[in-house]
Amino acid sequence: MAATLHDVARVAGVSFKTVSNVINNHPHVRDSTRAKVEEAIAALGYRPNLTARSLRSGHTGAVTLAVPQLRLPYFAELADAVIDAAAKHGLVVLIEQTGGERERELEVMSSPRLKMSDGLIFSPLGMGQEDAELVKADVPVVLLGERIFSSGCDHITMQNVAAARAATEHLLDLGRQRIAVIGAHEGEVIGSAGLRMRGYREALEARNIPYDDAIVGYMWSWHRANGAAAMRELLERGVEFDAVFGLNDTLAQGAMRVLQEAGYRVPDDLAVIGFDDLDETRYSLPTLSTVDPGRDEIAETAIRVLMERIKNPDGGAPREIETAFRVVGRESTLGRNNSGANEPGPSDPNR
Amino acid sequence: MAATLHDVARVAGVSFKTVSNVINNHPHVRDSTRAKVEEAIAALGYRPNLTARSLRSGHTGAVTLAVPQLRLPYFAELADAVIDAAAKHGLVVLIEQTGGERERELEVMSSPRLKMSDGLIFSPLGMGQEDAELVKADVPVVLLGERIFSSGCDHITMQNVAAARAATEHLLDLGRQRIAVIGAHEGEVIGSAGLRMRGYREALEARNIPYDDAIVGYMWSWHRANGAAAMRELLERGVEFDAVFGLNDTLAQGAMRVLQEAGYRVPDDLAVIGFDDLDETRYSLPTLSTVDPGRDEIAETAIRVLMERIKNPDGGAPREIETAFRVVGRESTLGRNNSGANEPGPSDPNR
DNA sequence: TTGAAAGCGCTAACAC
DNA sequence: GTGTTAGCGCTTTCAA
Repeated sequence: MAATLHDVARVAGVSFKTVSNVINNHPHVRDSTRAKVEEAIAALGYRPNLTARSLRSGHTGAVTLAVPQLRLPYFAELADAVIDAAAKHGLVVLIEQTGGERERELEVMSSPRLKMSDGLIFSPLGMGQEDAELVKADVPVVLLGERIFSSGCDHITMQNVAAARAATEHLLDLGRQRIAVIGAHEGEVIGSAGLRMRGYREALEARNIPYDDAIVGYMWSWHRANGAAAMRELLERGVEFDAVFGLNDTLAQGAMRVLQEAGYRVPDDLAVIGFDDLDETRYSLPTLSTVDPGRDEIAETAIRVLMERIKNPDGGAPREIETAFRVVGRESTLGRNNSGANEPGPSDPNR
Repeated sequence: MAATLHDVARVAGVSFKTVSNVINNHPHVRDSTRAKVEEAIAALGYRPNLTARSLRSGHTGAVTLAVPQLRLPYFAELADAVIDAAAKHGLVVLIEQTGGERERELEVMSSPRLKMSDGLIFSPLGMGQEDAELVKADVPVVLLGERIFSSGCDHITMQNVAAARAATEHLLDLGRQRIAVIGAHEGEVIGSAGLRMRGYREALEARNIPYDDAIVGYMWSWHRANGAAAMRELLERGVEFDAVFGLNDTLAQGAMRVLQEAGYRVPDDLAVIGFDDLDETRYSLPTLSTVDPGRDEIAETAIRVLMERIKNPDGGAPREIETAFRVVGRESTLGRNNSGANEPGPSDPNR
């Protein structure tokens, strides 16, 4: 069995409270005593029992991150960033997968397991605005994404409208006039698709280019295969366009694949831009232009806000925070020579 | 403050032990008592404090998964599978990222945080065979991958040699004779690269095809960019080959990109196969043939073995388990028409 | 500067 | 069937 404070105290010949003081860096410990205790700690290989500490102190040093699925690259990269941000503050991250299903999302918030952590970073997909009041748990919650606003929790979002507008303007600036969209959701107003569509329309309006529903590919779900299918359908309908805005990178890549199979050159015949700045967009052929919606900032902000809220649960009104974005021009809009082909990539260990 | 057992007991008018019995489904509780208690639980919104339960029972219901980085698709998919497998057994998963750095890998095993979980599933990358004796922690460890063998821990691996041999045979069966390799590690014998190279060589030997080091692309790290660079170098050297085996999918995709940029048709001019069966291989152009090394089985086996070891730490000698693999033929070897283009994909929620 | 004692919320002997 | 009691290992008053 592992050594306890008492064992250390016995070996060091002091009371176990003194050992506790040493461990917690209390100021009033004589140096000689401290040395004795540290020697005993080393000798016994003592490690504090975090469970006991948690019970006593009321916090665990862990946060829960709930996402749909890690195999979706966006969430994998988000989780990566959250774990790193948490580690900087000495927190560990417990990950729950909801599959994007409303039931499981609700379950995460009400599960007793949540109390193994001090707070929840919650990225719902199945729940919607109508569930805003159900976003609460026994621990502070920081909400991510565009499914739910005004939930009463702190909320971090991308600037979906402005970023989508900027992506559209990137294409317009390159002289493209007929920009097809892949991934719209019928009738959606908020939500990632709805907001990004609004940005798209704003960009058109600002340049007096009419909106044409005929070059908008609708779908129920941003599944990879749907991007390809929608692109294929637009081609078959014979509508004309000179660029494609995929409402996320995965859709854009699916669309790009279809265009290339059909014999179009990207970007010469058709320019393509995505949204998310997934790692893999740097490695497609051609590399995919996209929008970096500020994922690292989302992660860092989420951790920071959550920690503040944990420390001070009644610390003022819920915050609504939007992160900075950035259009990333690559080969799929700029062509082989003008793109930032040598931009630094993320570090990539050996596997 | 949240309700405790005592609060429930008071409201229900019973002793708090009775409440405990109800919660833990002890058999000897009168139905009427049980009903009263359950009513009180509902009324107070009581949720058991898992921290206290952990302290008392000595286990937490969590396991730690340590991987290099979640933004590497292989590890994202592994983590996804591990979380799902753990959830089936009511366990939650705490994820640590090591960056593939030896120091941080060692730190994960000695960190007191590890004791917030009951066991560790450990996928090292920086540590090597020489560190075999350092693989130990305060909790049971299940080791993953090919960096370290005979560590004294349970160990789950792919059949790297056999799977790589099968991938090579897939190309040979299609009539390819000069198979280039991308991703070899100079002098490595064990480790993913070394073992897969052995499988490659075994396949050649079995057909009396001479091994030719001139068509092997060496690199220090399986970084995405390195696959492309190695491919480019082979092309520039002017050596002849009719197929490429990327020792993982990422390398294969990088190589494929370079081949296409250089004007080769895949698979007509050059067939390409990878290793790992990442989701994204289904969506590249052309779709990438690869080997499914049994990732889901790895995850499920790791959880099962770990649970057994947690329950019974002295339960016999450490196990060495190899998972089943499967060659997945797609367009990059079979061409557009013969490939399993409509194989079912993983589910993919709306984002 | 150090020690004694209480108790975080729960489980598990054991008595009744 | 139900209640009493004693800790799990730690932090935190408070007293010495």
